[in-house]
Amino acid sequence: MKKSFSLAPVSLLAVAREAGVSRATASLVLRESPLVATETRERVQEVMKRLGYIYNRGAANLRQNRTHTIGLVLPNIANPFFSKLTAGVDEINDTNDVVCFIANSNESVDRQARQLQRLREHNVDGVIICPAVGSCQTLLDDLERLKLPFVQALRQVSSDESDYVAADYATGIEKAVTHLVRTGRRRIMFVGNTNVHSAAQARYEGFMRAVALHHLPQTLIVSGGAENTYDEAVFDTLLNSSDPPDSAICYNDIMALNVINRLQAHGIAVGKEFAVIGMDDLPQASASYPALTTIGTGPRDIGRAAANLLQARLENPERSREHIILSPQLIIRASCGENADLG
Amino acid sequence: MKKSFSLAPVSLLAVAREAGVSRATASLVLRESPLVATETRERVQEVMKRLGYIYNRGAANLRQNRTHTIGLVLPNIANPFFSKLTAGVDEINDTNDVVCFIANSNESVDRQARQLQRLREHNVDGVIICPAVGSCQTLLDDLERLKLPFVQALRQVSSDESDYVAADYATGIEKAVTHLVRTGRRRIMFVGNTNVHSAAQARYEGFMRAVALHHLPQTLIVSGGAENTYDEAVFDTLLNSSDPPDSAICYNDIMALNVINRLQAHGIAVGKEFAVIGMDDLPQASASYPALTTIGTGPRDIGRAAANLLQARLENPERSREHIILSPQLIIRASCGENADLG
DNA sequence: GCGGTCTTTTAGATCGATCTAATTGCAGTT
DNA sequence: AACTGCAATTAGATCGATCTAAAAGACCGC
Repeated sequence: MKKSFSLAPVSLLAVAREAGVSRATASLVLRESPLVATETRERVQEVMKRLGYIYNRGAANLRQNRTHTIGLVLPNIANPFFSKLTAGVDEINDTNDVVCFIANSNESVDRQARQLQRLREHNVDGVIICPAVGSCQTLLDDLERLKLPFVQALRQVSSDESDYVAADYATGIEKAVTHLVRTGRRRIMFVGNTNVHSAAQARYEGFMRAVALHHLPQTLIVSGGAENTYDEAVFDTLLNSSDPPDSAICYNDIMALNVINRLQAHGIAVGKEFAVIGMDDLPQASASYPALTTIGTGPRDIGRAAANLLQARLENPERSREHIILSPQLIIRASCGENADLG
Repeated sequence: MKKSFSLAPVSLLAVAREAGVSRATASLVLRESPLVATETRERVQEVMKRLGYIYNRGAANLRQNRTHTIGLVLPNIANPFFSKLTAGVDEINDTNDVVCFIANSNESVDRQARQLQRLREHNVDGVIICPAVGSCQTLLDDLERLKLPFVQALRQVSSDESDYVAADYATGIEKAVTHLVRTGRRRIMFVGNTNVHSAAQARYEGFMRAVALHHLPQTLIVSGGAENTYDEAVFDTLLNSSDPPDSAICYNDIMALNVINRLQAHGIAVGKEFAVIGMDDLPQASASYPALTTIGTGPRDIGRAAANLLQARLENPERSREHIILSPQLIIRASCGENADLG
């Protein structure tokens, strides 16, 4: 006993016919044009509701040149840091009536290129991208060729003239070193990557800046590898030397937690004999023991800023390029001896 | 004397003209139809490459009824658990040449409804949804009205006949209780939500099943609230009673870490006097001190399974509904006295 | 009744692909 | 020369909206 449901979805034409107006008028009603007489508008709206009309953006997109769609290309969407960024982007999108394609480059430039191509085919208005490790000028060329407006987030390929949002890693690291110095540390290590991408470079630069500022030893560097590993042989050698380090600044929280484990295996009391500071303020930083001092880089805010910046760019393609650099925040917890502050 | 650069992006028509064939033939080349002569195909492909042709799926979608697009609606995309699920979905999508809109319902049914409407307007082929707390039959009605094929993940609205992928929470909890009993625990608490949604219910049911199986006390329940809180007054009362609990199974890892903090504040040695088990195996579970025993629910696998199931449904709308229930895994760490196994 | 102004409505082209139903060309038969 | 069969190609309609340019209708003053 089925009711006479039309199998085909209701189009604007169907609405127009039912309401006794033309497609054009119905379209004007959709877009709330003041041209339409009140009486007509209400009649059409009533019909839309009654027939269960659903706006087909795909059709509209064909005619216009905006799809209200953006792409978000990240190196690792399973990483909580990036998912906070995603949440920030989504927040802004929701208020702008924009939806977001998510794509995982998995730190592979090939996959990244494929994802961009795919997004382009789906006619996204623009993309927010955190370039995969190994991205180079080719990425920018691709974006240019695809005529894709974009904002880089967190990392950037070359220091060229493009929109860019990130935390001020260098200053964050510098603040952290200064905090350690104030609490009496002098032999401070840097553990982690120094040049895989712009964000790594910035951290290293911040460290070296602080080293110069406070006249600290310059050789306490333990280089990092893929997947948050570091050179454990060098690490151990430094620890066993006659004048061992008394603290470490790590590339990120994951690495810092690994470092803490290794220190504990060496029988070193973290937070007293030895101070450790991470970066990112992941949830596991506060859950660890001892709780990890870290440099919070505000991924959610970065996401929000990137989404806003992309919208601004889309609204005015001629506006001048903008770099938004957010200040990170030092979050002091037990791993650097929170009570040892010497003023 | 302008060169014939078209500012407008290259369309299939432009390609066809340049190659001296019709739109139809060019279209056949695109879709690698065997109807086209080899010589023609190669010529057209060469022109596509030369002009930098980009396929416009939007236009194709208008004619066909698949967009190669799905929606993923989650209650909290910033949560690492859900972002692992997202990564699993993305993995499958990448191999299927499908892209994914991500939407955050933020545990709000209204926002969830708005997101679904928006996804529908963008003509997604289907959605994977983890219903927001408070979702009811209305959600299913909406999906029906929008004619959106869907797969529910992790939680389900009513135990109706729809595609569904989740972990077997009940069995997971039961396994955990059994492990505690084997290591000599008898007074086991359950801390957390018992009925906000199907996943909470399943956990509670698993607990009660184990309680019955091992003839354990039935009254050691501490109910949970929003945002991973729990009834601390009841918790303290139980701890201070004459016959206090000796272990706790918690709704999830976050709650378990909160519980551990509170136990430590009570001066209780977690992992010795008192065992704690969480659920989800978040990164912070292994980073905590003591490291948290937990029930791993494999979010990435759930994401993969959901994406595969949705594709199967789209390929054959008539196939019978399927429930995929994955087995969780007990990951034993220090918080439940890993060395105390009595066999 | 006629031109002018203003409001409201609409016909028809358009976006860029796909799909159907031919049509063309060519080889082989009769 | 006419016919059949097959491979390759194509004209034109179509999806569902938007946009332009023009038309229709109402109202006014003279």
